Amino acid sequence: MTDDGGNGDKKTTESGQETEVRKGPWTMEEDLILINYIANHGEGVWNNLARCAGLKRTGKSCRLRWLNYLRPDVRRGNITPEEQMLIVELHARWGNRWSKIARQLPGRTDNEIKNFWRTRIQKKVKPGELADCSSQMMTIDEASTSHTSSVEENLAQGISYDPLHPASNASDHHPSNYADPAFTAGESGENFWSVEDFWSIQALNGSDRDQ
DNA sequence: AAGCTACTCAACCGCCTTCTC
DNA sequence: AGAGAAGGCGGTTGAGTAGCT
Repeated sequence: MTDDGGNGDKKTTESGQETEVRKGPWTMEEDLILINYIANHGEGVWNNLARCAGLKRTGKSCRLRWLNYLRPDVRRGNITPEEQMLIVELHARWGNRWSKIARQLPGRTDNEIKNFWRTRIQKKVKPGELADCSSQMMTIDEASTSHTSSVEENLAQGISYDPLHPASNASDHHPSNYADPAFTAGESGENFWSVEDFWSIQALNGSDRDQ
C-alpha cells in the first residue's frame, strides 16, 4: 500500500474552493494525525475534526477509521467461541442490528461482527436454520453454555457482557485491559503496529489526553 | 514456481435518523 | 414546523493474502 495520493476525489466547499478528498486505505501518517488530534481535542463533530486536523478525508471516513480501528479499546481478531455464541444468539434475537449487537461485545465493532457473521457463520447456515445455529455453536464449547443464563440476565438489565472476562461486568470493564498484547495479537499475524505502539508511546510521553 | 481460487477485512456508499438553526 | 447538516447504520465492494493444484 503506497501513499501515492492518487486516489483522491475533488470536492467543492461552500467557499467555492476545491479540496481533494482522499479515499482508500489509511496511511500510518493519517492514522497518527487522527489519533493525535482526538487525543488532544476529543471525538465528535467529525467533519470539523477532519478539516482542523488537516486530513483530506471526510468526517465519516475519520469516524469509521477511529471507531473500527484506532480506538484504544478496540479488540480485533480471535473471536472466542463465547463471543461467537453470543453473536449468534443476539443475531437470532435482533437480526442484522450490528451496532446493537456490538454494544454487547465490548471492544468489538459492528463492522467486525458484520464481517464475521457474513464470512464465518452465514455461509455455514442455510436459510431457516438460524434457529438451530446457536445450538450448533454450543457444541463448539460446551463449557460456555454455563453462562448463557447470566448473559440473558445481563441483557435484560441492559448490561453488556464480556465473554473474555466473564467475572467482570460493565462497571469494571476498562479499556486498559486491551493494552495487553494477548488481546490484540491475532492469530493471523495482523499488523497492530500503529495503534498499540502509538498508545504505548502516548503513555510513555505522559500525554495530556484529557479522558 | 506459477497460476488460480477462496477467504478475510478495511473502507466506501447510500439511506435513514437525529440534531441544530 | 421546516430545511439542511451531521451522525449512525447496514449493505456492498475490492485489495490483499493464504491455500491449493
